[in-house]
Amino acid sequence: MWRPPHSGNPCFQRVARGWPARGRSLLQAAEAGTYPERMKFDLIHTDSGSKARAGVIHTAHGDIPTPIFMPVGTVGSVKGVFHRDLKEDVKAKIILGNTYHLYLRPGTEILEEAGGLHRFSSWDGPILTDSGGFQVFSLADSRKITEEGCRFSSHIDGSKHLFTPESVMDIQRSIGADIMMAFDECPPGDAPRDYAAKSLELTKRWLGRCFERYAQTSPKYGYEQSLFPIVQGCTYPDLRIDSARFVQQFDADGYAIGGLAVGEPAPVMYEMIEVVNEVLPQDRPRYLMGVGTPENLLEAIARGVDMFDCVMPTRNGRNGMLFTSEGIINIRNQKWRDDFSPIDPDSDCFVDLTYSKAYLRHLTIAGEMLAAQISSMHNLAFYLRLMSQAREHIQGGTFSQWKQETVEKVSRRL
RNA sequence: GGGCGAAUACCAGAGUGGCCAAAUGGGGCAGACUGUAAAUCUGCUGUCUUACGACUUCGGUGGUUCGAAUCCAUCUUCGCCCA
Repeated sequence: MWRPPHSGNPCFQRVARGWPARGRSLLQAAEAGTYPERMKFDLIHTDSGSKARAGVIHTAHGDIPTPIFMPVGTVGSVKGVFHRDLKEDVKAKIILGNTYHLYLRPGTEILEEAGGLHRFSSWDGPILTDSGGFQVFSLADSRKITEEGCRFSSHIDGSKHLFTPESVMDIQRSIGADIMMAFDECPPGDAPRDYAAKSLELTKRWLGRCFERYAQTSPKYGYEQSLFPIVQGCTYPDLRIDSARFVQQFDADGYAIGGLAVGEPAPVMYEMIEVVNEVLPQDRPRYLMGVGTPENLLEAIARGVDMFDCVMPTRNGRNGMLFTSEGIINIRNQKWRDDFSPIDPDSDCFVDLTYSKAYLRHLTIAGEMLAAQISSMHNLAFYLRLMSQAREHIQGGTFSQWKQETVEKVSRRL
């Protein structure tokens, strides 16, 4: 007898059980005695030879070992990778969504009707949503920033919209992210000092409004949501320190460092991380937004960063760039044509155990979508493995030595 | 046997006296990508290692012309039509 193949999707259960379309309010949860607990960070070990840390973030949707890499799933999908594979092979613990993109499509109405992004997408692990601050930066052609917020035109249909700190909080409530990000302005890497300072002041005022709205509103789906502020200040150490001091006044569950890897040299980025992490609380996770290469990740971990996200493993993977334990591969290059060895011999990920470089090259050259899937999955698995190895070495007291060797190995071009 | 048409770079295919080393597409080769408007974008693709430049090319040969991928003659090959 035929059975519905999607019985695992909580959305379908909702229909069967007659879930309220808007989900449960926090008040209802409190009445039911299931008032959600606040996200918690356990710092397990700090490396003696560096600032590297190993810990665990406890969320309503599961525990996240740190350091961690978070695959980017902008519109509710990590491009080309099934959730099943993300969990079982990539071993992803938390994924990203994007407020700007999800707001434009499918829109908060649908997300609320579905019972939040977890149910809608059938991902039952933790989710972090970026606030759209980066889009304000990257879609700069079609927006205008004011004190109130940011007016912008949709990249999809040109329609006009307004994002404010308040509306961005509301949208992230509707999405139901475990971790919501403050609405910030992300200035370009080469921003002059006066612009950077002005922008930072605006971001600070916006942060106050974010927390105000955060306090005034409740989660919609019965579990607590955290709000992370974002440190800005471009490449000016004093602005970064000022920003870090400002954000740490808020009793947040974690703190993010934004506005880096936007064109400045890597050593400058590392210096900013060092400066900021001097100020940020030790007992909360630190999230370096949008970074980066495997080398960037290890250097940032050494400077006390716990969380990362980046499109690099997926986007560059789709475009034929593979990160492996032996170095960086452009799989389109002719030299892989008859190389029938595994993509990465050190990996136990399904795609690495199954496909050869030569076959993946063939698929990539042929424009087959399977190539993008294999490459994305491989790269993500590599990133997550790199993080769990870093964690082991932090706990084992061998991090610095291992980091040095590994950076050298994984950064070279094959 | 006769008639007509066509031959251009790896492939397809523009160009029909100088602005042509030769459009465009494909293929090939290489590069870029860091809180995703990206299964995308860029460059190169006759030879001389690079370039100002030089050299050799548009089926073969010979010619016309200051100058030919382009005009003429002839040969070769292919396609179509008539016997």
